[in-house]
Amino acid sequence: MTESIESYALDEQVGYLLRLANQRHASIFQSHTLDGLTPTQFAALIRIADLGKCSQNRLGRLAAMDVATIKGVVDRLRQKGFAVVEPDPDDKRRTLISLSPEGEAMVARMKDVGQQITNETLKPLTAAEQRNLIRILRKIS
Amino acid sequence: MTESIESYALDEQVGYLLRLANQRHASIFQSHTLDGLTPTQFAALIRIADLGKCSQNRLGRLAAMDVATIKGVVDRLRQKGFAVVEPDPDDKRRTLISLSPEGEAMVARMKDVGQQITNETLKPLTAAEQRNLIRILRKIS
DNA sequence: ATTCAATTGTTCGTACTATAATAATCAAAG
DNA sequence: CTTTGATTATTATAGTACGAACAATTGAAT
Repeated sequence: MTESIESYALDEQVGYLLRLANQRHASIFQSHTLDGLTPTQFAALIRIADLGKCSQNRLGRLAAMDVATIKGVVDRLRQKGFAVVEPDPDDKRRTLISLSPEGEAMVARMKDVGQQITNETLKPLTAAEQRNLIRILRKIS
Repeated sequence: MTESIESYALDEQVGYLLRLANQRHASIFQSHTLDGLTPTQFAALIRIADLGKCSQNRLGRLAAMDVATIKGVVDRLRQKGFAVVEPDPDDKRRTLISLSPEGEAMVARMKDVGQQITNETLKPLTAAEQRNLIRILRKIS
């Protein structure tokens, strides 16, 4: 009863643990991916595939990325030849983003790899724990 | 049975959900902290308080930060007046890091705030889910 | 038709993250 | 005592992330 006031267990704080879990996942991701595609770029790519042609800001919102962040991500996807950019004829403010054929091929390949990455990340857990983690993370996201 | 091949639910992948959870936590952290202290800086500060005077690389290892990352973090903590840096007389390669009096005061204040941040981050969860999340995150970290 | 508010995309500044390369130092083994 | 191998810290490069400020454009209200 004398140590409770001063004690603060960093290793049991959600924030710290989320950072560690992210680190581990990023490292697993990197060991599986080709063309140096990052988790963020992959998420954006999947979203474009699901949404079809859409504006940059809308893509950012639906991929949970800041306007400044999505700009950089789209730039790199374009640079790597996975995304195509064109002005919206109906709204001069907008830039329309879509997948190139190489982007489509990459998405097809990455869906399998993505599943492997998820499996490897969750491997230390039982099946019940895996379901639980996903469910709980969705509640605090 | 026709859609299983092409479907890939980004919103159910651990990696994506971990990124979102991190975003939410960082935003909560930022709304509680003073002096612009970041979650990473806070973690480093707590570790220094627990370890006492120690080398920069050792601090980085125990706070789960890359050598390049911990350097930047220590630089900023020093700049803000929370950390003190001195050469190790016994090993000319090493730089010893310790807390300044202001750093000690900040740690004392932040332990309370840290608990509030954790509580708010976990608020959408039941008590059982909170315990579960921490336990599961520790298994995959 | 003009003003006003909102949206879109860009840029800047700051911070975190990791890898790779480098230089200085240390410890241990020959 | 010198070579070898490991450790420590620094730097460069690249990517993610966000807030803030900005200009251009749009749509709606007056």
